Amino acid sequence: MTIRDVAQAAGVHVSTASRALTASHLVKKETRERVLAAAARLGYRPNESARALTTGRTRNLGLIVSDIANPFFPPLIKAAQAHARVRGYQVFVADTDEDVRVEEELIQTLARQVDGVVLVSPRLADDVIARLGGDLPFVLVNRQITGLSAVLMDVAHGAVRAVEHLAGLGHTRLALVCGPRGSWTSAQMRRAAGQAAADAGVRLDVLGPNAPTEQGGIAATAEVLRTGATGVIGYNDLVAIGLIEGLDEHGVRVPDDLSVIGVDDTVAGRLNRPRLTTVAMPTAPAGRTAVDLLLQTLESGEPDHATAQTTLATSLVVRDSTAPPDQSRG
Amino acid sequence: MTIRDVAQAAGVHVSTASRALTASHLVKKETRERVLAAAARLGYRPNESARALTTGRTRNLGLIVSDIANPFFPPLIKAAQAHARVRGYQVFVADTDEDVRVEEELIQTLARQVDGVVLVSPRLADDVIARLGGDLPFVLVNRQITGLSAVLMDVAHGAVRAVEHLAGLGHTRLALVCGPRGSWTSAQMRRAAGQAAADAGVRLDVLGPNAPTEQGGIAATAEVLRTGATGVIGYNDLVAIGLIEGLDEHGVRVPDDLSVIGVDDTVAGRLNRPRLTTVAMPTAPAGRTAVDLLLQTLESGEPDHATAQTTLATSLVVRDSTAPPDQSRG
DNA sequence: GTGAAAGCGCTAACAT
DNA sequence: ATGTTAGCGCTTTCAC
Repeated sequence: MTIRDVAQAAGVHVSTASRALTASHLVKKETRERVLAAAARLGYRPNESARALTTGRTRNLGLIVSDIANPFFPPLIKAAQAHARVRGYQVFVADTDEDVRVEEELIQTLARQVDGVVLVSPRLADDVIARLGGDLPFVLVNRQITGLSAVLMDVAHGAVRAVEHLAGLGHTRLALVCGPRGSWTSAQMRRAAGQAAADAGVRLDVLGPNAPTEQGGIAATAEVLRTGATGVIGYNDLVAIGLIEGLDEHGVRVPDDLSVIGVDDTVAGRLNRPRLTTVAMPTAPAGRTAVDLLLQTLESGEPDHATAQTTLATSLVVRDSTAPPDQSRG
Repeated sequence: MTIRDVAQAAGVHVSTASRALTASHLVKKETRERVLAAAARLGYRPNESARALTTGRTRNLGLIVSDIANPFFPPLIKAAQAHARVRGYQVFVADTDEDVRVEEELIQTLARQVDGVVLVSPRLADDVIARLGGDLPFVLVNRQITGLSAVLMDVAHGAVRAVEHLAGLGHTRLALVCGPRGSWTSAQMRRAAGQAAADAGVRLDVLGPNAPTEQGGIAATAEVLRTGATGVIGYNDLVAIGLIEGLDEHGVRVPDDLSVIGVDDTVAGRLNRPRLTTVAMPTAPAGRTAVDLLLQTLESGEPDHATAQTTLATSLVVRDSTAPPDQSRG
């Protein structure tokens, strides 16, 4: 079932059929309709490989994430993939498992099969990305590299709101449990939270780096307790949940003895007991926006100099893991 | 950077370069090494579109799931994708959003760009799948259709273990909250749990169908209470968690007043409080096995008659949502 | 507005 | 064991 069959059925030449199919208005309306009808009747589907070979465009996108199983990603993947599909693109989803070597190899392989890639990976070194970005349109998520487009989430503002929330409840000694070294999100939080704490006149101890997982949170518990903080902000929901678990083992109750805030607003946080107060990250919108930016770059035809940055708002979702400090303890 | 350049650099003809690259032993060892060296030096990556056009094989796989954001899927996706990549395949991940129309259209589109698809979708009608399966190698997960390969999880055994666990604890009136109509998993559970209940001499009320979500669980709560059951098995972790939530609103405590068991063993269940007793589904192994089955079918060259079924074991993970029945209530 | 023909990069007969 | 050639299905000049 090739374009040949369609052309024959419609009584036109292949090239005419091709034109009719590729939305060219270079073909008389009546002819186009005849071709389209024939294609529909025969159930014709273009061979994307052949199309890619001539045009040099695959209509495929790559989406590279560090860990599909981290609940931060599924909504982003889901949204990106749905958005791309509506626009006629399929997406390869690849998981680097936080392994930088895998990642670089992966990008190289993918490079020939996609028109662009959305990269949500905190670990790969800037210069590697920059080099790779020379060959292929990239859109970064939650990461900034000069010359590359990016979708950013305003986690700085989220961190400020988190500090303000805790300070407003009466906490005067806070702790921030940072994420992995080199994480843009972590750096943003650190800076913004530090400033907000200074503004509010409360103390903030910055702890880390830590693994962005429940284990990371558990591991950080002892250190948090050592600071004497009564309010703590975790790098993400998983870390916050780990913290709550770790605290529980030390007999410290949340939120009665200590308040905990996460970041991301994942299912995990919603299901946790106590339900987690968290900075909601717009993961689904970020997925859509990243795809938009990428397609915009691709379709503008000027891949090299069409750098765009979009920042998406975050918001604080107050649930049950935060409360005023226990007066009896201070 | 084409195979031409590589051939030229190695001082051989294109076809020789091609042979050397495609692992043919049809080329003298020394020549092959020269070609490989040249390819490596030039950073050559084959154009997969061109390759696909000539061979008719894309080295792409499709993975169609009903909802990426359902915590059941990410581990399966992650495993499938990693496994495929090691074997030289990329995977398109597509989410049907539980929409049958989307799904069929999607498969049609994907059909031309992949060598086979792994389908994890409870909803699409058997005959549609069977028709589609005629054109393209399919591997089903948790679903059986004559003539198609499948990876099954032994949820029947899991259901038996769940019933036995509750009966062993002393419960005599159980309820099973089923999943969506037409779900293979749900049917398996229903049959096996019914048998196990009869064997154990306990009563089992079967409820449903229900949405496979937290909401579905919440919605089923009243009906569960009406049965007078003291032990209930949910279709999956999400439903079980919804049940616990719904029960909490009715002032019924888990596990003190009522025991709840889920199915899947997702993060959600692990993070829930009380931590959920659940039937662990081997999602990651299933992803790998599905890919293996698919590649096996592809590489055996006999796509039509190479039907294989693999059943993976499940196990009961006992945590905090189950306990002996409250003696004061019966 | 439509037909003719070239060619994208690669593999697979077919030669030798 | 290697070179030669045709052609996969499609788009895109180039003619007319």
